[in-house]
Amino acid sequence: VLKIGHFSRLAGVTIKTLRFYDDAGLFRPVYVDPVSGYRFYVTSQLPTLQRIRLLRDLGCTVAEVRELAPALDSPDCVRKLVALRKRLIVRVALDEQRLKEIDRLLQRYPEPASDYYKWPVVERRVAPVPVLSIRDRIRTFGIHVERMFEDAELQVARRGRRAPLSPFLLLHDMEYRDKHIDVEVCVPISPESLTACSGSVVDGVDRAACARFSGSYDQAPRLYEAIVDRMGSEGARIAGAVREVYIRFGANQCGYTLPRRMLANSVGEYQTELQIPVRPPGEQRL
Amino acid sequence: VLKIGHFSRLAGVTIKTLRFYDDAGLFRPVYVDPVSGYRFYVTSQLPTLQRIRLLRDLGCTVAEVRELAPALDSPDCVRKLVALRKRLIVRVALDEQRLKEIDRLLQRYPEPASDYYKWPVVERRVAPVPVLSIRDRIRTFGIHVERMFEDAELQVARRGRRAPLSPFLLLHDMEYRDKHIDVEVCVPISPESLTACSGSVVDGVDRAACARFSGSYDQAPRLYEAIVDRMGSEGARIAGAVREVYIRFGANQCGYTLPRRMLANSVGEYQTELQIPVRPPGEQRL
DNA sequence: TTGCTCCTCACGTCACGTGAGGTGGC
DNA sequence: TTGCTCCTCACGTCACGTGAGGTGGC
Repeated sequence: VLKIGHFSRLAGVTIKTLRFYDDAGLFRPVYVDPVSGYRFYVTSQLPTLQRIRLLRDLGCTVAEVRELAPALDSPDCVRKLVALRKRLIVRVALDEQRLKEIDRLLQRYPEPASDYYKWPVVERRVAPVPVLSIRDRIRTFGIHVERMFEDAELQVARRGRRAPLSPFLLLHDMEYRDKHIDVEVCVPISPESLTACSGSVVDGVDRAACARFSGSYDQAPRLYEAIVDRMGSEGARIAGAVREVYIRFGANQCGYTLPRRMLANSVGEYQTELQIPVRPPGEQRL
Repeated sequence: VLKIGHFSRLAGVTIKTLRFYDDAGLFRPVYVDPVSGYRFYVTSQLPTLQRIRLLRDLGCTVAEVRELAPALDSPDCVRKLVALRKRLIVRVALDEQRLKEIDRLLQRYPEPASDYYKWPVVERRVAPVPVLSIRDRIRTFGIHVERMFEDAELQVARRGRRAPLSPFLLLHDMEYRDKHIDVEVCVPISPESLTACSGSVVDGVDRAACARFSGSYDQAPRLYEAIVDRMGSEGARIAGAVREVYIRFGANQCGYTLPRRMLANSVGEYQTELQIPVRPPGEQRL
C-alpha cells in the first residue's frame, strides 16, 4: 500500500488531482486513515486510474467519466467509446491541418537553423527484448536513474540470467525532459528467466530513428530535439516511447558483473544511442 | 463592415469570445460606436483572428498570444512556433497512442455493428476545380444552404461562365453536424471566369473515400458516420474538408439555367455523393 | 530540531458561458 | 408591437492549482 505521493508519481498525476478525484467521488483510495486523514492506494488501482485519465484526455467531463468508468463493457459505454474514437480521429485530423498551417507560416519566415544535420541519424528496426524493468516518475535524471539500474541489475543477478545486451531506458512521456518524467529502466534477461524475474517483453519497433553520442548525458536532450526536428521536417511522427540505450557506461558492479565491452573508465568513454520510433509521413492532400 | 454576429459566424467563434478578446486587448473591432457600444469588424481581420485561434488551439495562453500575434516574423516568435510545432507533434503521437488504447478496449468488448458494410464505398482521386464560392456558418442545413446556392448560381450567371460540373458543399468543420457548421457552397466555373467571378480553385484530393445515396438529404449524416467508421477501422484518417456533391437535385432556375441531367423532379430522384479525403494508415508499431 | 510528507480549507485561475435587464432599428 | 440583434454587468463553471496553517514520523 502506497501513500499519495508515491502513488501519484507512479500514475503520472499530481497529488492535487488525486485529492480532487477523491472528493469528486471519481477515484477513491483503498483506505483512508480515520485519524490522520492519510489516503492509501495500491498498485492494482493503476489501470483504473489510467482509464480515467484516458477518458479525461479524450474530452469527457468528470461527470461523464464517473458514469462510464465503472462499467466499460456496458453497451452504452461501448457506444460512447466509439463516439469518442470518432472525435479523436477528428482531433488528429485537425492537428494535422494545424501542423500544415505552422509549416506554411515557418516557410514564410525562415526558421532559425536547427543543428540536426550535424548528427548522423539512421533508421532501422529494433527487435523485441525480454527485460526486468522498474518504472517510476522522476524529476531529474542522474543519480536516481543510476540507482534504479543498480537495483534492476541486482535483482536479475539474484533471480535469473542476464542477457548480454545493453541496458536501456524507456521514456514513456514524449516530452523527454518534463517536470516529472515517466521512465522505465530495462535490463535485458534471457527468455527463460522471464517468470523467475517476473520480467516482461518490450515490443520491437519496425522503424526507429537512431543516433549516437559519446560522453556526458547532457547531450541527450539536444540530440533528441535534433532528431525530432529532422523527423518533423520530413513529415514523420513519433510512434511510441523513446529509448536511451547505454552501450558503454559506468557501473559499480556490486553484486553483479557486466561484460567488459559495456564498461567505460571515464565519462569521455560513454556511448549512448537514442532510438525514436517513427511513423512515416502519410500521403498528403494536394 | 460587419456587426459582431455576422463576423462571429464567418470566423467560427462565438460572440462571447469576440467580446472577451476585445476586453482582453487581444483582438479589437475596427470601430466601436461610442453611443450604442456596437462593435464593428471587417473581413480583412479574419486572417488575424484565425492566427489567434491557431495559437490558442496549440495551447498558448491568451497572454502568450497577445505577445506573439502582432509580430509573427520576429526571431523570438519563430522560435516559439518551432517549439509549438514540436509540442503538436507530441500531441498527435499521444493521440495515436490513445486511439490504440481505445481500439484495444473495443476489441475486448465487441463493438455494436456499424452499418458501414451496407454502403458501397470507393476510393478515388478528385480533381481541383475552379469555383465561385460563398462561405458561412449555419445552424441547420436546408433552406439556408439552398439560398446560398441560388445566390452563387445567380452571381455566376451574371458575371462569368458556369462549368457543366455538379455544384458541391465543402464542410470545413469535421464534426459534420455541429451547432454551427462552417460550410462553403461551390459552383464550378470555367477557368477563364476566375477573375470575373472573383472565384477560387478548390484543391484536388489524392485519395477520397466516396459513397452515394439517393433521396432525402437526411441520410447524409448516417452515411458520413458509416464511411468514417470504416476508415477508422482500417486505421485511416480524415485528411481535409468533406465534400457533399449534388449530382441530381432540385433548383428553381430563376435567372440561370442548369444542364437537364443535374435536375430532379422529386426528392426521390435526388442523387448525392459524399467525398472524404483520406490519409492512409501509417506503419504501426509492432 | 530539521526536513519531508501528509492533511484541510478557502480562495484563485483560466477562458470563456450564462442570464438578467435593457437598447435600437425594421 | 414583435422579433432580432446588440449592449453591460455580475456571477457561474470546469478541473484543478495555490497557499496558509498545521500534523506526524525519522
